[in-house]
Amino acid sequence: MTENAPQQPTELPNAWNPAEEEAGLYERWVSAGYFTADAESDKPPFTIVLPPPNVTGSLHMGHALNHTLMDALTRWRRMQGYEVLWLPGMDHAGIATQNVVERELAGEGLSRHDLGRERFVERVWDWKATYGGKILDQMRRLGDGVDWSRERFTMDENLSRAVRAMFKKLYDDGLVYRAERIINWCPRCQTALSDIEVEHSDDDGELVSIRYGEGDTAIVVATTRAETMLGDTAVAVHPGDERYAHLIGTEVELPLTGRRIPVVADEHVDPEFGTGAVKVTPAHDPNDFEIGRRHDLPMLTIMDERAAITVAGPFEGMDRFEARPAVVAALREQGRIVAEKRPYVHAVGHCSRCDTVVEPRLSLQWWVKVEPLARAAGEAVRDGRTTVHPQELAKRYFDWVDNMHDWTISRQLWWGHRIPVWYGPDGEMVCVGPDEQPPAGEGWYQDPDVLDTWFSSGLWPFSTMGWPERTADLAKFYPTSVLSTGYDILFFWVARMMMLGLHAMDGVQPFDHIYLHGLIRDASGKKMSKSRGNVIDPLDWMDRFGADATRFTLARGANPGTDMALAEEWAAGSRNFCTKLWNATRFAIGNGAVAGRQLPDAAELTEADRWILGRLRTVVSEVDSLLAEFQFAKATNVLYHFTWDELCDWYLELAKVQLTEDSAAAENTRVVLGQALDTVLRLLHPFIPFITERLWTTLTGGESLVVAEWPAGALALPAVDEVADSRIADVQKLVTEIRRFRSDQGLKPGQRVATTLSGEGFAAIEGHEAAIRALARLSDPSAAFASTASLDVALSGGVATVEVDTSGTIDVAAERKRLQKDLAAAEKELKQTEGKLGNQAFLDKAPADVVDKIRVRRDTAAADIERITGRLAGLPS
RNA sequence: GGGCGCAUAGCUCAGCGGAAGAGCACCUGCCUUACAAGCAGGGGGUCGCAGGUUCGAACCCUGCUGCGCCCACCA
Repeated sequence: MTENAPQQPTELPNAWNPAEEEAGLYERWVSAGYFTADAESDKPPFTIVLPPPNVTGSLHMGHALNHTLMDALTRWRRMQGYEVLWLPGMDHAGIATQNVVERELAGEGLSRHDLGRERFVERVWDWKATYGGKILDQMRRLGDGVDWSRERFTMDENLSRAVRAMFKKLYDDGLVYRAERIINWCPRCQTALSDIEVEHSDDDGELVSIRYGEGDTAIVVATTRAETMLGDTAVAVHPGDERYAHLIGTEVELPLTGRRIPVVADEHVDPEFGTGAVKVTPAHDPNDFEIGRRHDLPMLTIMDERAAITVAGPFEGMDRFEARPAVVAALREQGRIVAEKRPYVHAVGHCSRCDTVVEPRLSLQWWVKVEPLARAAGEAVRDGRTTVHPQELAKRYFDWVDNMHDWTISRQLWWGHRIPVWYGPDGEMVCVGPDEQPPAGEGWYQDPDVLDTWFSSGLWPFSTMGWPERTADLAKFYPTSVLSTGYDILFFWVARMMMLGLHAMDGVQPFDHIYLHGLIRDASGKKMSKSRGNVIDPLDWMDRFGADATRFTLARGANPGTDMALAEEWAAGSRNFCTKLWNATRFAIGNGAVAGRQLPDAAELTEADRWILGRLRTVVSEVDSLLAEFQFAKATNVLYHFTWDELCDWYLELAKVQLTEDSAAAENTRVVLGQALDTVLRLLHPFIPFITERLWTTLTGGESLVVAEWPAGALALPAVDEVADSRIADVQKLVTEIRRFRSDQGLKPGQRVATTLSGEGFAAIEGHEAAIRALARLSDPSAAFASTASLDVALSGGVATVEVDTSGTIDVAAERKRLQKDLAAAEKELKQTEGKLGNQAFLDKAPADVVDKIRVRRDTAAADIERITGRLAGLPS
């Protein structure tokens, strides 16, 4: 070896150690202020508000995924020259947090009522100070480039002001109102729930048929909730149902109660279902409530807030599920059960927080009148002010906003934003804005309820920027650029932000793009859950594989709107990729690669140089357009394969040869190598920020990749050189074919084999002979070959012929097998292509370029057959 | 009860009108002077089933089957 031989790397440790380096790198970024946005900047803004995790939450894979994607977007845009604001914060998570603290209290034998409202709320704040926000520290480990100087909490004073201002605005606009209606009530949480906080599941129930009345006027109804009959105030039948026509307007006796209730006619009743007669419990069933309203029926509440029976008598105080069989038994005793109970599967609502069966309950609550808000929210997407990615999910969004019912926003909780309405002694009602004094004096009191958590998080894109004040942040950073979140909270949160944002901000949409990612599943596609025991903890992955590998794995799986299966092997693969990048850079630095140097003129570069630089240029534009479409999986896939398959497997190997050539060529190679790695590190930085930062600062001596320019602007890459591309493709094909031949022949990879190269195809790439010989491990022929095996490879310039001195070691059987396989493939190809070309209809209708391609394929196949046949005939028997 | 989506290599998924792809797993040979967390080579798929449109279908249409998801105030 000469003095020009590649040298050992010196400047980087042998291996990347994430555990040792990540935290330090992150703190350096933060203290340098790279993530702090400047509202006075002249740069175009790029804004993302972080979906605020619950204060009770800790980082799970879903967060890790979403954070990785947002971090990639913000880092990419920052490098492109945008003024980036990524605003972090947390949600106070009303019911969830209150439940956690109540559970803690229960451990001390206390309930929130023992403490009283004020002390309980203090206790929640204490809890937050001690345990809350664990997730924020975990975000640092992931590398989230958020602006910590703008961290927010939905219960902050400023955000609370925004909540009061929004409520007041809606109140004044007639879009919030107070009304007594049937709501979903959770008897365990003891609060009202909105429709989306209720999850329906098919539960087993029993349908019993009960006879009301006697003799001629008897009428049979069926129910799965027998206990509610205590609150019946009518029986309804269809107006056209002849079976019951004579009963309409009469009264029947309601068993067990001594009450008589009317039979009413209502269109709602389906005469085909059951007996065609329905018991009507207006205070405990939404349908019945409507019937009750239409017929002016009394609304009889028979359960308290814990769902215990309040009707005086034998059932009083019983829980609804105790009362159910008790009522049936009592009815049976009276001979009222006409058909035995039978199993019946029906949809039952459950509290999404605690899974308790929801009890429909007549109750006085605050509501948002959603129709005008939802219409605006639909409009903004329909007219393209906001676009949804992937587009298919926009349909779901429309289904929702077009059919939304009014939104119950009051919650009978203590932890949250209290409704800013005061009631006076004479029934007055005053909504108090953030800058107004509540009415004082005897008999005035504030509404005890708090607002649904999603009300305050619905203001997140602008409340965090200082609304209702007209702040510099709002002016600069609103509307936000992208909202990234899982499709599962499209309705909970996204639709609400759209409605409230458009209303508060005079029709300006809260975000330009909504990106919806899929849910994380385990390796076999099952939902991760604690009970299944298949949960993967992102912190565990970060400990074992590093934050970069964890992020890269998530990004590689992120196809828009599609769920992602995760397994440990994927993370290991990403870790391996990081190692590959590390070693490649170490090699380059060790061999004197220099970054940032002016590239020599294209004419002075080798074809390999021009090829890799051209490829780099293509990769930059591919990554740019894929990221613009939120195609994270495809963007990372492009980078993965480019880095590994092209840069490392081919260019680095070709560069090794160039580095041993004369000093001018070697020097050029160092520049190109430096340029290539510099570029690829920049491209990878949004996804794997830590390792790229470490490598890039060492390679280039630059300050930080976080604030480095994106390659498209920073680095001059020459135009794609098609001749160089085609020649390098030939080199690759020839080398691969020779390797295949060697492998078939059982030649050891390290064993140099004397070989001559010739032929028209080879002549066109003769300049690459040294590289071909190095990569295929060939040596020059020293003397006449004792025996030879030959190989023909079809290249763009014709056939290249390889004569290998096998010194008698050629394995004739293996060679015959290989040739026969090739022959079969060529014959199949010939048959296929000739079939097509013999088809007149095809020739008439197919585009010319397609036909030409097939002609070439046919000719190549024919030539191959001839050549291979000759080789086979020439083999010793 | 409505609506949507998916069925492609052993697994997880790309491809969505003109020669079946990737990662992991598997087989063979290698510690070849960046990397064994690696290198080189290889096997493996009538693209769920049945029809249709087309010169040509994994890709478009229809039906079927099997999964999954969302929405839902029929007792």
